[in-house]
Amino acid sequence: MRQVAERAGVSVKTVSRVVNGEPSVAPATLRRVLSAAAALDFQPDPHAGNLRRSDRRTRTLGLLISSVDNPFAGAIHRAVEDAAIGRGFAVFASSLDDDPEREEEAVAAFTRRRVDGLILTTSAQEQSYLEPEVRRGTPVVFVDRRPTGIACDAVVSDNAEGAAAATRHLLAHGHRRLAYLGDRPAIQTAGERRRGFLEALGQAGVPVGDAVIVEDLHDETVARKALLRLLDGPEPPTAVFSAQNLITIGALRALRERGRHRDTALIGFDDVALADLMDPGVTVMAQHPDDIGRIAAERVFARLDGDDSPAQRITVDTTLIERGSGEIPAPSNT
Amino acid sequence: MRQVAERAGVSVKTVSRVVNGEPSVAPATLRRVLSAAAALDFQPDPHAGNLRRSDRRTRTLGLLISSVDNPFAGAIHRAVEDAAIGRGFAVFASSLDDDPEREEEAVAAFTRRRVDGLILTTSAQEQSYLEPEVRRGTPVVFVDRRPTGIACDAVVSDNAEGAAAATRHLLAHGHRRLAYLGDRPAIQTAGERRRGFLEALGQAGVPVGDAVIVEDLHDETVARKALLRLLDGPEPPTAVFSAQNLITIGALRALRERGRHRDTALIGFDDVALADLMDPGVTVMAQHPDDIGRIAAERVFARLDGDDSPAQRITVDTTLIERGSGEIPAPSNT
DNA sequence: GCCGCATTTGACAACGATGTCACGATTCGA
DNA sequence: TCGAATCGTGACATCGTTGTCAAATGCGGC
Repeated sequence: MRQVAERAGVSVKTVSRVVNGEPSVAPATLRRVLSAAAALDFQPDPHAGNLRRSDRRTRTLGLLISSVDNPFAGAIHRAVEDAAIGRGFAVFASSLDDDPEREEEAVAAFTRRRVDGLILTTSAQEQSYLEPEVRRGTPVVFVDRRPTGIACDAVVSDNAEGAAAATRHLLAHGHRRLAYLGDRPAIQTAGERRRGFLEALGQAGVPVGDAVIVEDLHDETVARKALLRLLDGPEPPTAVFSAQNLITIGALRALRERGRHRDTALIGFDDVALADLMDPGVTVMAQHPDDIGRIAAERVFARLDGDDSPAQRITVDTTLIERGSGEIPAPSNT
Repeated sequence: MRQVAERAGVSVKTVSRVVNGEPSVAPATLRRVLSAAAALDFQPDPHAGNLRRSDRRTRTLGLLISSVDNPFAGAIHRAVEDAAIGRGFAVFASSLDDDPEREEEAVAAFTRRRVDGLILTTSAQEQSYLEPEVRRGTPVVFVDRRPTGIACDAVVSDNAEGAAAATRHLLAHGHRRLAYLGDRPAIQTAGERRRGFLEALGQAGVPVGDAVIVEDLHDETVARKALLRLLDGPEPPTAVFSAQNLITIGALRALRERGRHRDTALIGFDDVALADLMDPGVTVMAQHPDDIGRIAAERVFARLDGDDSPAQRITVDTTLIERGSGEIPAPSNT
């Protein structure tokens, strides 16, 4: 900046004025400064500016998700990015792999860089470690999972109701021997989905004993094996509710291996790529990660704009997408 | 920092020493400073430090890809992130949607933020706009597409050879009436894949006239319609080479709609999610985005560590994954 | 011709940190 | 016992920018 000032024969302050588009600069000076800046391809350092400036904003958001290499998280990321760009914000993303330790590290890495806001899918049991940062005034918005031990905005799917609706759908097609394949129950969303499943059974008057509940399935392989075991058992389920993405894929593999994919109903929670090209198409209870991301970004910006209302919890509905596998009727000979 | 210094009864410089782990600090002082820092939950501002520090590094990388919501780009992103974390770097990501204007804006947004390195999938015709940044010493590494008009490292798939190998695979299964479904030929990778396709035909002595080439297919719907037209035509192809992800999906849809998915061979360039669960499984020439991302990150860090050898072009091989659709033989009655 | 006012400009301190250097207090060897 | 080397510490300038305030300039009105 000093070089620009010298080249244009003005003071650094005047250059600063030009760069920031302040009004009281004579047209002739303006031109001189601009051409000098162009000649040196000068780019102002926003960090140095922020140091002195009053608002002290970095125009940067931190996004913490399961993994950037994951369709659900990717959709959230994209929605956040779209909202951020319009405001001149850049987005830092970090993958957590559902590892609470990694979560704290990643948050620290971002707060050190002075992000203006944080959007995160937490996997920690509780998030009081964020307390200092929140007190400092950084807006924090949780996506997909609600916070514990700290009052922050959260944008989540309606997991319980979505799971219940999926279950009712299976019941409506005559199924009684349902299998629920779920993730680790400690994961908040997993717990809620199981609750929805059980509530739907209860409301329909189906004894819980008729259903099989298998949990702790955190990847595709484990899910596949679990369902294979059920299919090979004495009373295989006539319908399967897979409560998560990877579990759905594992279930698909298992059904196919046993050639049961045309007579066993399946509904997955969360949409799966190319589900419509399978045979039969895979019925899912789809979430709306793009809406979740968009709304989360809106909350962050609202907070940055001074909204200091109490922490909100925003629920995004899920949508049943019928593609065939969920509409397979129960065998009539039961 | 001044507050910490006062609380501990030392000078700011001593606090700085503690924070940076410099050796010459008395244990007693160290403790006092640490406890004062903890009490105020002090976090040093890295930007202020960089202002004064000699190396002037922000420990930040900029990644510019087609979209964060895209499996190929997501895998690259993840690989870059994994490499970055180990070095204490954070990653800014930005989606370009193959829009050259957006590309320049996004690059500017990152260079203003003083990223230490850039990794990008360019969609501009040429990248001389990066010249000033490169001169400033920022390492730039291209992924997936080679640069034009500027000398920078590039990590790309072997598009021509991959396409040729895929084509040879189809020819080896007896096909002669091949269809090539490609993206806009202006896109570098698309051009190379077409070249590979044609070369393979030539080497096999198959007259080019036997093949149908349809291009400008930049999304799923257009690709689907294009293939439907071919299938409904007088001499439908017996094998299809779809030169890109979305085109493969469009092709799958078209084949399925006409019930030709069991007798028309298909090989896609670039892997597709759940391709193995289709019926038949989708044979693809898979790229290795994780390798591409990892190598690109390694190049950036090597440059940052002082490697000033000439710009390299690194080619990552593609891998044929046979899943069924590519092994469908040509009808024998031909 | 003088005064007041608006316009344009620059000097200076400050933001939060670190590099340099110098100072006083120890420790050590001769 | 003394000088030299070592250790721990702080004063100060500095990084690149902006906020504050005052100075210089030009203009119109009396």
